[in-house]
Amino acid sequence: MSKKVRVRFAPSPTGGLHLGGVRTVLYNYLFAKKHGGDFIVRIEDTDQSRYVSGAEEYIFDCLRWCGLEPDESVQHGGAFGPYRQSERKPLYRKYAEQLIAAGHAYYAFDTTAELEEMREKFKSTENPSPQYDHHLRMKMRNSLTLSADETNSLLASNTPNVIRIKMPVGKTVSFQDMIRGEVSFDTSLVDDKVLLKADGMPTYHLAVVVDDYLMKITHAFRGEEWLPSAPVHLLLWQYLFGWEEMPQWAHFPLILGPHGKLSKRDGAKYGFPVFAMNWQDPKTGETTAGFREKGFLPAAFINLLALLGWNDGSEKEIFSKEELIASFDMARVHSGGAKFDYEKAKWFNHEWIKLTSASKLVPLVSHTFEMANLPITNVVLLEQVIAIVKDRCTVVTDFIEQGSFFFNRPTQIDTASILPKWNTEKSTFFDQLIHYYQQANPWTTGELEKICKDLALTHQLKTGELLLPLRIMLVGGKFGPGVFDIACLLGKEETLERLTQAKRLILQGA
RNA sequence: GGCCCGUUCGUCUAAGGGCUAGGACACCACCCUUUCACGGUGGUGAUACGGGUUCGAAUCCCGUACGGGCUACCA
Repeated sequence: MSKKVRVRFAPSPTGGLHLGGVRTVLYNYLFAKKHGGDFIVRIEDTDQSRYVSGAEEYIFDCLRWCGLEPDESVQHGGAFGPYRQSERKPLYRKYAEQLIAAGHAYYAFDTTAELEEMREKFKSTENPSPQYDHHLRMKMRNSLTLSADETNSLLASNTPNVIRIKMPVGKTVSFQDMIRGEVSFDTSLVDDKVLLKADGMPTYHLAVVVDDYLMKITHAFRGEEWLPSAPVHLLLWQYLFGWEEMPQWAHFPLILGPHGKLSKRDGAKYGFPVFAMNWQDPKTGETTAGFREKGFLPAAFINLLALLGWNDGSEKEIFSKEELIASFDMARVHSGGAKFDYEKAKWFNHEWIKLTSASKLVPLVSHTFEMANLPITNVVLLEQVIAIVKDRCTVVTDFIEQGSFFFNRPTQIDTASILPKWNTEKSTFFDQLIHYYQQANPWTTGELEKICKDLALTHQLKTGELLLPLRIMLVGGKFGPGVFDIACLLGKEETLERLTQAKRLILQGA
């Protein structure tokens, strides 16, 4: 029996959670649930200079909205805590020192200024960004170039220092990526990454390996941007815990914007959301739009993300979360980056709105109306309205344009579209229509249609020419579902009231 | 610059040696509907290029080009 599957999503709480992040969560979640495993969220907050208040809370709110609840996390508890790296700080040093003892790492005392100086000094056209690597480490101030006494006295006097990994020269490290197959690197070309910072906090490189080990992570999934630092992690695993303990890796393709890696900048520029939910930067006060507020359904959001880089091999595109869990397969995740297409994203949402029953949509739509300062008291009517307009709503906010006239009389009547073809015949027709509608019984779509069409016949008028004015009188403009459906839902009193008022308005204009 | 990853319609993708290169979004046309949608039918549109391997290549190999990522005491 193999080990229980344990995967983790490890965000740093520095701002909004974007598409790529959510998709990483999703693939982790799907993989875990598919294999009966656990999904862990670990907060990687080792860089206190980038701390953003509220970001951590926000991330969990996003996951909750998406329906991707962790099994273990800061908020959910678990046996492998703490789940915030800043709270695990005392854990890391011993591993770094263990590496030094084994000759795989060393102390470095170079100041920021000295590092900058080095980069300036060795910068050239052929090498625009010099690395702290085996070529240069012997020219720097570290425990490799200093005598043991010098090193010890520097340490004893609390001279600021970091611990760097000593990358071996001329070795090839490789691993099997679940998506890409074998990937290999020449260790000579990788720099001596900092493992433990001067403030005693680990960098990502050390922390990810130590915590994945301590938290018994079996599969480590992350974005492709991490691939270049994989050799560091591989070596760390080998030195600290052994290859056998190492999780299986998969690096997801990037989600691209029109130019490169999708950024919130792209969203602002091209008018589509990039974050899961609205995010307001506490420092600048700037708000970045989220899918939730744009009117996306969580089910649609997850669905469209899942299909951005994965498919089940069939032509099926609409998947519920349960279906995704059942059919997800890491090996079928694409290796190439995917450009985000907002039009297709909207299509997914439209499909999900059509698929979701009116009753299930009531709370969401009701809340949307509330947000727009159009509170709804008649939920029975709301459900009926949703039922007849949802096919023409792409995002939830569309319900406002498509449905608000049921609850509030239109303030504007597009008489301009009626007047050019208005005449006395039509005028008397509508007078009589109002009269017959007064006596209509039952007040049903079918009955209303029959009355109208019969009357048109006796007046020798074409129904087509009457339906548009009728619609405009009821809704204010040229939109909405079937006119008789509208009249039916509006009810007799309201319908007659609108007709009478609109009629008066038309006569004034005529 | 170096390293790594990638490359099928505009976009997301299917086809893991045999083909009329399939589907979806978007777009266009028609039908339905005498609002707009929904729905239906059809259409435009792709294997980056050059070499191999093979009876046969989108599929395997090499090179080139292009795209992307990384190159911090950030993740």
